[in-house]
Amino acid sequence: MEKFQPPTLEDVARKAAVSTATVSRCLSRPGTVRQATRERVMQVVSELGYTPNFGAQAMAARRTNTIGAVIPTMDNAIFAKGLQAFQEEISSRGASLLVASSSYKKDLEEKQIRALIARGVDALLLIGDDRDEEIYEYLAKRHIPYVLAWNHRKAASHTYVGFDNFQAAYAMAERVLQHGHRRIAMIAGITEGNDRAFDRRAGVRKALSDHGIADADFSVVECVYSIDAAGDAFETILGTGRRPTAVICGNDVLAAGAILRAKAMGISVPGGISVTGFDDIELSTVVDPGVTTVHVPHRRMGKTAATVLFSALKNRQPKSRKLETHIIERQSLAPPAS
Amino acid sequence: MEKFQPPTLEDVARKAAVSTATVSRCLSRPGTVRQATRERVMQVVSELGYTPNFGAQAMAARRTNTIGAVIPTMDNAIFAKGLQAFQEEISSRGASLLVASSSYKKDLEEKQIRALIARGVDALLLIGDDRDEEIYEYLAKRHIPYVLAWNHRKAASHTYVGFDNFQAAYAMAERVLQHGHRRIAMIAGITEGNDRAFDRRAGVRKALSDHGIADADFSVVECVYSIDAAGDAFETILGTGRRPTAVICGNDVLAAGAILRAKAMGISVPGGISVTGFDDIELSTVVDPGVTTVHVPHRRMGKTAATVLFSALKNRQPKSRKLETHIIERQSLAPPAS
DNA sequence: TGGCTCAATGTAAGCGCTTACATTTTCAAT
DNA sequence: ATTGAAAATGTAAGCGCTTACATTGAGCCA
Repeated sequence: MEKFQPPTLEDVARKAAVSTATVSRCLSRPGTVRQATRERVMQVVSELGYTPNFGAQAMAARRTNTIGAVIPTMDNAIFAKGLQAFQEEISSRGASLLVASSSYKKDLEEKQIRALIARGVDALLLIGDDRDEEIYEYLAKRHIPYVLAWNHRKAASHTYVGFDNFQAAYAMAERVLQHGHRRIAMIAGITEGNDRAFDRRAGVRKALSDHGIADADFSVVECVYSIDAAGDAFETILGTGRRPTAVICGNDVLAAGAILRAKAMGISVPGGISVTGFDDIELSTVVDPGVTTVHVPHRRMGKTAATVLFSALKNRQPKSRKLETHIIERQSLAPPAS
Repeated sequence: MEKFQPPTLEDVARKAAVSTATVSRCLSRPGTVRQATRERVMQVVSELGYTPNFGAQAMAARRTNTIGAVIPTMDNAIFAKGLQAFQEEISSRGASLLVASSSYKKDLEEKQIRALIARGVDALLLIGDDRDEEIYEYLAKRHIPYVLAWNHRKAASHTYVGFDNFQAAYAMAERVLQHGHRRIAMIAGITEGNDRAFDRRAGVRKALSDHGIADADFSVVECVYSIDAAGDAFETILGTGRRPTAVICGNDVLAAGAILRAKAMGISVPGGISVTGFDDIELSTVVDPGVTTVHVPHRRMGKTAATVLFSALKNRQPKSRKLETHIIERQSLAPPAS
């Protein structure tokens, strides 16, 4: 059998006895075609199961009406949620979304960015700002508008739509101190290549030193965002020097891992040790005890990012938006046993 | 300022003083170009920040080397996991993945399928088989290979890569009966348009009737996959007629919701009531008590789906693959208080 | 040196669409 | 009927790439 060829505009035109221009118009601006003609054409379109070729369309029209996003992973609820809102906003404006994930790898991220641009996306959503300068230059050279989400730094050179991870982590550390803790550990995410994790760790560190906690009374372990890894990190911490009375975690997944392991080791939370999280995902309400954490407006962030991107597309100079976070107290943080 | 134009193959060719064919070859089969030429070309490519236009490429080469997937939502760990494995397998074979989500809406799913095909995907991954016949006809007409994942039914007309939801649910219900329960309720997912949810409910129903449980001793409530909704469903169940001693849930999220609400209502699990889940996602190990659930090999399913799709692309007749599941006992299921 | 082969490069024909512009049709007003 | 403007449709030039085929160049042998 001969290789199958999908029907083309021309096939439709021929069968409907009109020109390709008319068929094209039927599909994109039906109002400009007489009803009788239009009905005949649409009939043929559905008979043939015709679907326009996106590549050809994009090339001829010189725009795609699609926006790209590169996120570290689908496997973290925070991105899933924010992206969902982002996508809803995009769709409501008649555009579509192309998503790629980088697995937290810089080189993969760069590849994905290029791939999305090759596919013709009109604008980009990226997470955080920790990437090679070269990439920003490339984006500038191609005149692709972009926004950086999930973080907010003062740098005037980028458009951020996010929250201040440093400040939020600082606040959480102060809260822990207020509860009376003086020996504190942190399970942080991998900070290399991740400005959010980096800023969270920096915020905690700064808060503790501002409040006179000695270096010896603060230790940090980095680990990947998984329950098991966090459990192992928790054990590592307990096995080193004097036991801290509180463990500040870089996100809720890490906090859940710490709590689970603590319980498995027979240490009660918060009785034996306090634990805090970050992000306020559903998980933090599911573990027992509930995790005291930082609430982040993920959905609002996604929606706002879309708004900003669209205004950038309309040539308005995009400007950063800083969103506020706040601490949600649940049961995992309490004063240390005296 | 004049509208910016991305550099084209021709721009590169001109600047490097070669023909477009040579540039194209440099990029796709570097081996066929003399080293000196190649280096000069690559130099220009990076100077100009050139990235090939995907649409043009696809059109000229008449293939895209990309595979599409339409999943109900990113917001459920089971799809995130399976898709991750799917994507890894795809990448390792040098192709790429385009994902779209349908929010469990039939019409949206159809739209997404068409959009992916318009974008030129060579093959498709779809979830389950409950969709209009018309869509399958369209796929056939366009000669697009596809596999249906996350379920496995005997129908010879489709290629499935999944597990038997009916059978697994049947087994779980039997397990509940073995523990001595005789008054049972089910919190099921929305079965309309969702064959997995439908089969799970059917499996449970069949098992109970096979074992002589009266209709009056079995009730079902459907609800969306969210912790809160499941909690509400749980309350509804408790408020109706005689309290069941066990609640079989359509998935782990529902089970977590039920357990949380039970505890909030002062009912202990499994002391006061037993709860079971389905899927074996991380969540089921995080709640307290851990959820007795059906383990599903999500990653293997994703990987297998990719394998089957590739073999279909090579003209081999694809054949269904049935994966096995098994029950994981944790603490949420125990004999009823006598 | 002539002739031959093979490697390297160039030429140019599309791929399936959109759209500016040209042409034809329609229809109201005379 | 005739006329003219507006509406409907057609014509055809690209959009940026790949690739079959043609051309050129280089190296080798007799």
